[in-house]
Amino acid sequence: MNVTLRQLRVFTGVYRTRSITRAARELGITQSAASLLIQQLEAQLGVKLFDRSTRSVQPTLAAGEAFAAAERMLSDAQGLSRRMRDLAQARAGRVVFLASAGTASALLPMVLAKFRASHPDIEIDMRDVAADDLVPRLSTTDAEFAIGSAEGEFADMTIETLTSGRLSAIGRRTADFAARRSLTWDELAQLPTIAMRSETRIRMQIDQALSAQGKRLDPTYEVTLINTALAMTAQGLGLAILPATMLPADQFSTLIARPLVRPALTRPVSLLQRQGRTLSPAAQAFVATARMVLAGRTAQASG
Amino acid sequence: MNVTLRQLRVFTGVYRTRSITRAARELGITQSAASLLIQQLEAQLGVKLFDRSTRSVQPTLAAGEAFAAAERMLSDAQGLSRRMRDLAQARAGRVVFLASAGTASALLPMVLAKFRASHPDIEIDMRDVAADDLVPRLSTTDAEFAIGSAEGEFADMTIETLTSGRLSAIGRRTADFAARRSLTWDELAQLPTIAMRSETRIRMQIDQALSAQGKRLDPTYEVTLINTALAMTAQGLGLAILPATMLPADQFSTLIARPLVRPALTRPVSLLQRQGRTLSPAAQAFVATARMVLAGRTAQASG
DNA sequence: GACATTCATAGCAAAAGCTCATGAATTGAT
DNA sequence: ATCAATTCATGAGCTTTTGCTATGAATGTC
Repeated sequence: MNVTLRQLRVFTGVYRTRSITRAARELGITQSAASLLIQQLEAQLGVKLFDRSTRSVQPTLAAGEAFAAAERMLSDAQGLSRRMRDLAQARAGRVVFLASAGTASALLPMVLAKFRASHPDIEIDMRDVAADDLVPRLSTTDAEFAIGSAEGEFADMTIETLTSGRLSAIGRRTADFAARRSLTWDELAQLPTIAMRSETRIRMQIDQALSAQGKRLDPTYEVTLINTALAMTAQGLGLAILPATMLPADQFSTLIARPLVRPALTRPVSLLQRQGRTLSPAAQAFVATARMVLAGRTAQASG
Repeated sequence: MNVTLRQLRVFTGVYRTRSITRAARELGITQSAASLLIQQLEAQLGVKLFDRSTRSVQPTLAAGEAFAAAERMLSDAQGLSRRMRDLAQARAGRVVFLASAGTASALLPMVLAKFRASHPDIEIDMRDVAADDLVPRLSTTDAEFAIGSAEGEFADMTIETLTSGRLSAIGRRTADFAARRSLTWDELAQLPTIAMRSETRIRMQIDQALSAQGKRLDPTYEVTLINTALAMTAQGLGLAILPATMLPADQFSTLIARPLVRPALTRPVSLLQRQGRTLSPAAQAFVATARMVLAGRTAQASG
């Protein structure tokens, strides 16, 4: 057999109180059990730890040394328990995840804000990544999950759609524009438009879908960052061609989105997880927040 | 129940090997036992530690954190065991003891030398103390035992005589002196003598014994340190009046001791221990060495 | 000298731990 | 595609450990 923490607990108790009886009481066991545990410990260490008579319990020199080590181990044990409990309750920890660039800039800030409010001590490591890299990176890095637009099936991956936004024209709330329920892609040809560069995923999806119908988007401006497009739109330079989800209502209160139809295109925002891997409690909490916030957002956008 | 080292041992094994089966083999238990222990640990910490399928055992993030703590505790446990074993075998440790000034300077150096040869890693803390302080200091300080001349009975003290020396005249090995078997105290009156100061214990014993017989020692020189007396004797300044045991043969090869008689006085060198207190293994080893060396010395002095 | 306190030990009951046997899932080979 | 092999989980049964109660021995107190 080997030394046990139980023995050490009794040992430190006896060392401190100089009494087996008192230590036993502290630990909620009987004196005889404590006595036995001390004897076991002595036997296992091969050292006399206490000079005991019926009247006194004097620690030996060896006990003094052992005490320090024992205390350390016990406090480590307690620290471990506490730390794990904190992790379990998502009161501590770290969430490492991937986000596609668009999601990271437009959608996740509000999730982050909400999450930080409810879980102030959790460290967040959001890594923004090109949409194409989402899946490969998730398999190889230590990120626990990924949020972004990924479609299709992937081996060893779970995909769950958190929200999806219809491809929309985003413009200033003018009487004209606000009156529209939707716009067709064809109508856009007449108007100044701001779209994402053709290297971006959003744009590729648009171009593919349109060309399948023999159509083509000919934007007035092409930009890389979603925020740039929105800022330009707010300045009245044109309509931004983006999923409705990408419009942060709180940041651009003057802008509204109107779905584009013929064809109607939707762009999902998905949660990717590695199959068979449990998320850390902190990550679970974060994902829950994301689901909540984004679900709310879908309702908003559609209403 | 609480976390046990047993669980942690299995845990670290599984963490390292990424396999319950392999870890179980390493620890010499069955796979099912290991599986159970991991489940227990998870339950107690409230955290999932491994994502297990029949094919793989992947540590979670929490496991990574727990691993560090677990390893530390286990290595502490091992360190504790090893350290205690070393202490038990007197391969490590520290001996704290008291020695009366005379013993410390004349008798113990050779004990120390011998002990150091056989137990090189044991630290020695010898505290020299006035003979009167021997007993009071032993009760109050952390010294484990004391060596010196103490006579009588003391509460809670064990006294064991290690050796005893007859009060002798110590002088240079001249033909005259060497021829003598002994000297009487009366004869000393005619000769130049070097004695300890009257505050010292040795001197007090002498004065007391002689005055009981209506005699009196009238030394030519009085000194405080035994070594001084011997050095003076070696210079031919007179005969040193000391217990024969106080003559270190190796240091003063020119000197010899001849017992004083009428009355013949002996001065014990004793080992004092606190009753009911176990000596540390290191101290036991030291005491054993002292017994051996000093017993040998008695034989030498008497032969 | 009676009393109270404290540690040790023995007997017994309860709990925990381990092994064996078996089942389910998954991988790799034929 | 089926079969064999590997791996983890689970349940039954046995062994060991643990803890409690009761009692004894020693020691200090009034």
